[in-house]
Amino acid sequence: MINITFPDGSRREFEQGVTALDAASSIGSRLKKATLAAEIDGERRDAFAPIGKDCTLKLLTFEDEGGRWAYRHTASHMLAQAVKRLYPGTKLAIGPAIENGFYYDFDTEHTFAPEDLALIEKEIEKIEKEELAVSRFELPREEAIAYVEKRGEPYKAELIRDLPEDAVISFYQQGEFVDLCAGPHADNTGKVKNIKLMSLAGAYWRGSEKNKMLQRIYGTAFEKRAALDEYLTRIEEAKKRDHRKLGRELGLFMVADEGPGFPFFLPKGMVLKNTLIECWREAHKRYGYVEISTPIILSRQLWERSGHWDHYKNNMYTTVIDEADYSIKPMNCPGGMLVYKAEPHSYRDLPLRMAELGLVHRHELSGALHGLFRVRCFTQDDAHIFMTWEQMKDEIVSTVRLFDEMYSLFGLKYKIELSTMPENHMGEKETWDFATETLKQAICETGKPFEINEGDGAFYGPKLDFHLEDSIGRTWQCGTIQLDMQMPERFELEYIGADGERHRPVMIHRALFGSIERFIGVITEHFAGAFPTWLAPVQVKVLAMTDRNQTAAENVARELEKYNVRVERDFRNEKIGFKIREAQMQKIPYMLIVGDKEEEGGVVAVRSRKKGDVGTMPLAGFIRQINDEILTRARD
RNA sequence: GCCAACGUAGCUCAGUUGGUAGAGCAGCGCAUUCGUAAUGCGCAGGUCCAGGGUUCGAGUCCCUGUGUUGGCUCCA
Repeated sequence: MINITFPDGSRREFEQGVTALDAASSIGSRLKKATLAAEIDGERRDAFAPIGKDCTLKLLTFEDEGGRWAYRHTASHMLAQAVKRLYPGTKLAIGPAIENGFYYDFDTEHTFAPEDLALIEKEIEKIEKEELAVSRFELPREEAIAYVEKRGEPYKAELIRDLPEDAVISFYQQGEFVDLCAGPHADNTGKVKNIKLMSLAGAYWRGSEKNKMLQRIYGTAFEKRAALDEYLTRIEEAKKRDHRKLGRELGLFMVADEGPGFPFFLPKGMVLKNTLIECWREAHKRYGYVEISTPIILSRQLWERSGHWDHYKNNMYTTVIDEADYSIKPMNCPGGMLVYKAEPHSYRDLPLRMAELGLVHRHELSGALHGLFRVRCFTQDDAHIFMTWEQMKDEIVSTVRLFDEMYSLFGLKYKIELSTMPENHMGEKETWDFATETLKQAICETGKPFEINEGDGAFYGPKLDFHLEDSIGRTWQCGTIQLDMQMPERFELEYIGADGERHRPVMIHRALFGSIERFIGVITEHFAGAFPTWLAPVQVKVLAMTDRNQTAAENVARELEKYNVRVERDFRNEKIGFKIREAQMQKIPYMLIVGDKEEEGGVVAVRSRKKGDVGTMPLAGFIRQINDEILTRARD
């Protein structure tokens, strides 16, 4: 017999090997509604897990993450069960719970159409009403393989064959449906409600493009109806702030069929871009950078020397000039190397921080293109820092500080990821280890949390990636700090040390926004198009009440322009409500309304896009106020 | 690149079982001169993504290409 302690402190004796589920449900109604992963001595386990010794036991409820995981995983099994019923002969691949729901991959002759989803949802509802008990059983390896093969599931057989020798091979069954699965699960399909199928997609078996493309159905499920509705509303809200939609509505940028993946910046988008760059230049000046610009087209020999011709050729656009091969640059570094090499350097020059807003072109797969988030032509806010090994750590620390300062300016949250040596790397493992260790130390010094992404570094060195979070919670890799141990070697960079000898510098390759274009996409969604005043393409719209007030309104506009405020005029013969509506939809921070009353009183009526009508004030007062807001780069 | 869906006026979208196109908004004109999110009337606007095919006849059906969207893969 063993003793199990429950969350309320109560204790009971059970036979050895009792399942967590049985143990918990035996103590009555308090836990009856609970589902279904279990926490045994603080460790998350399957609710069907047999318990062999004294322990504390808590069943994770729907509200707990573990329960939600089990809940959605069971929903994914119900989806598979429904599909098997409706389309017999369908082969099952995998169907996990994921962050916002679950999916299941199928291999079937039938091509799913959007209409099918409603049909499948109905069948899932039936399965829920049938209240099928979920049970678990285990089979030895060979039997398990024979079992799934008999059931016509070759993908499952492949999965079992790849499991480690000593793995426990478990199956979960609900009604006629059986699936290879480690669990945990809800104990009854009747408990899993509010399942909604979201979308169809293709997905390669085991994520490799060499394998067959399967059909994936995405869905989500929530314990409470209200939570599902809230989630669906959130998706709708996110759609409203899609930067592609806002980009068109606000006249920021466009992408034409004539140039897939090559964005056009419109006048207002250009103001935004230039303002951003101005801010960037100012910060880099403070952090001791110089700025350069290198050519867009450079010879094949250069790309061979840098290693890009070997490692990156598939993504490079090439051209021929006077019968010689050239490439349009996909990265700025080789050009930067040439600048460094153009003159000799002393240790006194280091660290040398050389920034470049470089326009790069990369041939991205057509299916990967996405507004400004993924394009084929973008401006990298690049910089190369040449330094000694001793200076490396401090340089990284200061770079992380610069990044933090800039991201905070926009109120953006970010995550840092450390990527280590990949398979196709260049250079010695010892150098890699040293560089990776230095990166780790530097980031620890800044006190920022980070995650490690094994084997995801660039071929020339380990890197720190900064992932910014957008409005829907998607993360986008923007900033990056990459140690480059290869370029200085390949280009034979040197500096003369205090000892009078030649030494090889080490290099950091870094980008803060990553891509100006992507960053603009991210902040467009982040602010839902309502940019802070300092960034807004139009900061003030001057509205004349009637034709009589045009001259006075024009004077107001000119006065604002004297102070470099970005002004737009609306002197049209329209009702004031209509003009306000348009300015409001354009998300212009301030509207100044000039009518007879304002003219008489020598004031302007101020309307803020956020607070609405804020009353009248003298123009000079408004200018002082907005100037302060712009200079401090305030967020509203 | 792969899987799927889609492509009709500047934008958002209708367009029945094939019988050569419509609405709202935007634009332009006229009237109106108005007080904090839509004044009224009128006019104009389309190689129905492109190219083939089926048909007496194609926006509608088929094929190919292209672009977009959602994913996969890849990535700033």
